[in-house]
Amino acid sequence: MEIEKPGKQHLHQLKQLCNDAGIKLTHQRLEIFRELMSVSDHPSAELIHKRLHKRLPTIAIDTVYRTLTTFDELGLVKKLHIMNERTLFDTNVTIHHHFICSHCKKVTDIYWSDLDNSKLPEMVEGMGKIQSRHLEIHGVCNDCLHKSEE
Amino acid sequence: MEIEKPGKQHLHQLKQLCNDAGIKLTHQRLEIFRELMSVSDHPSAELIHKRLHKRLPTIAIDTVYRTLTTFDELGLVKKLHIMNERTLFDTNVTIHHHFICSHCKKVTDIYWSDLDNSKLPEMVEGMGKIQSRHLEIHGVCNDCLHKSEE
DNA sequence: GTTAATGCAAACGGTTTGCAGGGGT
DNA sequence: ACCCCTGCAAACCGTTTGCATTAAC
Repeated sequence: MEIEKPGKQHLHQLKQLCNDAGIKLTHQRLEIFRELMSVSDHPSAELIHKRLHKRLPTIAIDTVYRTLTTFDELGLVKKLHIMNERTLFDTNVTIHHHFICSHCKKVTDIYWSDLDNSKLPEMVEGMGKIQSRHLEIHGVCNDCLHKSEE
Repeated sequence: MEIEKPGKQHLHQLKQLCNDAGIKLTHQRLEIFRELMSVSDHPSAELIHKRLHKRLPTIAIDTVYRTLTTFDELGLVKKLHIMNERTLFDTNVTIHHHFICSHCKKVTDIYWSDLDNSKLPEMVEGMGKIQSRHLEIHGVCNDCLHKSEE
């Protein structure tokens, strides 16, 4: 079953966003945006760079980092800092959680509105002003389970 | 209200643990263990090193890293990889979650057994073999809220 | 005495930064 | 034409590793 990914942005929206934010719509930003919107996983900056390099042989890794940080600030992507791994970028900016395979490190989106809406324990409510909650489920994904059976 | 930290280990238990694991009980390991057990927060390797340096001026940062990794493998501490921050070590190895202040980065333990025991959505159960779940609550802690009021 | 652990220094990998030159507005 | 953005290179920072020395068993 394919999960419909909410919040997909389209190319013409980028121009609007850049205009509103007062930043330039450069060739690189456009291509990084296109690349982001075409992937369904949680790519690293390095992976984005590697893929783009085929089309844009001169693009530099630091431009990718800078652009992804810009996009993060614009709310186009969300930086993910999972476990010991490198920073990943999530193009899904709606509320959701993550299943992380401890074997192949694949990250899968999880929707659990009951958790999002459930009342936090008193103790937590009293700790301060809550902004967000994020659940990480760790386990071994089906792919890896089947591979280890072979 | 002070939360009683479960799983506090005592010095004589370390000797036992090292024996069982077949590793040597060195001066450095003992001191790092003592330091860990004396703190109530989530220290980084660098902080542990800085504090120990007063007592043991020759201790090296890489020894601290190596020892903490060893302790992690022994189950004495748990490595925490939160947000963009450096690796932290949690001396509380019982099931719990974390509140992270987005301002001062302080990490506070949370107990929420309802979450630990609640049934995961079907979708998640079908993703693979679940090993653990960890909730991060992000927000601004009371200390920082009060400071910003001043 | 044997072996593993330490300290030192250098490498590592992902990410960030200073700068001069190039491209978007 | 102006200034932002890019590419290049080098710095950065937390962490890891190779190696000779030291200390636990």
